[in-house]
Amino acid sequence: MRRMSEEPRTSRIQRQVVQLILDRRLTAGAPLPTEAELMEDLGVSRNSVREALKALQALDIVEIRHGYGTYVGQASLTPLVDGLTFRTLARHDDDPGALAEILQVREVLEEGLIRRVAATVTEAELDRLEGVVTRMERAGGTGRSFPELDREFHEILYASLGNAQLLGAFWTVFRRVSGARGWTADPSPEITVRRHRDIVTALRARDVEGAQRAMAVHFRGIEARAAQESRGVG
Amino acid sequence: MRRMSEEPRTSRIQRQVVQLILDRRLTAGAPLPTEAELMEDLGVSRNSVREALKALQALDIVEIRHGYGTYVGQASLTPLVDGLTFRTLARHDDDPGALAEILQVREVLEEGLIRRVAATVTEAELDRLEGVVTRMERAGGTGRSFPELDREFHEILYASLGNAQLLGAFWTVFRRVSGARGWTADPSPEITVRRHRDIVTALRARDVEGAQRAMAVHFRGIEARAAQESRGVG
DNA sequence: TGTTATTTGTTCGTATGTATT
DNA sequence: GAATACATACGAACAAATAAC
Repeated sequence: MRRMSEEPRTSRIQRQVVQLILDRRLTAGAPLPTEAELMEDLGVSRNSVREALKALQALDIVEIRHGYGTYVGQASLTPLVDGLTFRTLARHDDDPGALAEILQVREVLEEGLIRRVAATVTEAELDRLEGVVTRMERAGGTGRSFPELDREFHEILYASLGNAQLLGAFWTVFRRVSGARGWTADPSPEITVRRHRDIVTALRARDVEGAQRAMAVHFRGIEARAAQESRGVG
Repeated sequence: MRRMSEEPRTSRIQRQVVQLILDRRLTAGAPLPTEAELMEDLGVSRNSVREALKALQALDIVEIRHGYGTYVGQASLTPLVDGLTFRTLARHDDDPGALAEILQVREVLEEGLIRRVAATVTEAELDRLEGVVTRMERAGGTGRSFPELDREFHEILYASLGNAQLLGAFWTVFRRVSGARGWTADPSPEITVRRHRDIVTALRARDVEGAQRAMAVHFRGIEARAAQESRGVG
């Protein structure tokens, strides 16, 4: 008699490789056994090993370098960004709710976290934020580097909390989806600059409520723009 | 002369399959071309097709059914859970900050979203929440189904906002990591039941501030427990 | 500089397991 | 049960990239 529905070989190999990383306490960048070694150690063919490694590479759990070797990956949030972007895009254009959900998460996260930031932000960080706003002002009409500066602002803001990467991931998803639909989130450069400056001003005054309110206002602007676009009003 | 650093074949195939799904507006569960068809259409070998499909399967963008066919995946948040769990676990046990970050995100999200829930929650939903709390009370000491009930509570709470899946993902990551380190987040069954009942009571009274405060108190308890455990105090 | 060894990338052929009809 | 269509898995070979000598 034969067992039915055994675990697929590729899945098993995936688990074994992950367990190997955890057991040996390997950190990002550490070398992994070569494909040939994994074949021998796990008693499977090269194709099975490769399929498992490809799957883990997609999750950024391993990193494969052609002609060099396989290494522990950075476990970055790239798969999260790719997955959420596809998920949002695949819900079709007639569903504006999908994009609104991403924005809602960003909004709630940033409005909540800025209260903690206000309590711990240093003068040096405030100066860096001020610098970004100034560069925004200079960039002005040339929309080229504007989104990058916006991202930089939000990254500096939450760097001290350790959650900056996660915030950045949601930022990227929102931008990619809106970009794929042919529009950008900024209402107008002048207003966007002003909103960001208001946030820095409130933070400098250690005004927790004011900072949260300024962030809320900033997001109201983005929301309005998104609602406008999703109605097909170019 | 030869072009240097062309895009790896597997990556190209991945993009092409994703584009195919988007272009044809295929939804979850729709059948994809068979491996043989993809080989022909894209002009590559079976192994390359399989490696690309395995990578997309890891992202839940496609679903492969042995002996049956390949289908568009659910684009669920499973990869997010796997990735974040590995990411948190791989930062080693001596770094309590990694787990604290996950908890911080949950806390900020739930405390922010419950304000919106309070404004829109229906009587029927409140009754369902009440029912979960009652079942918690009955489960009492038997810690068996307790975590499941907790999860169910939080899922019902945010179901109307459409972000329940994302919240559930963070819930699962937190639980898996704490589980892998041999402890559970509940301070004591009685207190946990009480905290949840307080939330329902505040919601029923349409008390936005009270609901947020009750949620905050709930998370303070979890935080305290996590801090205790990460110090090695069993 | 160029040569060589190592490692991953890609392909083919073949056999086997699985689900549907 | 049989036939068919499909995914799963193995082995061998050659191509391409990288590092080190």
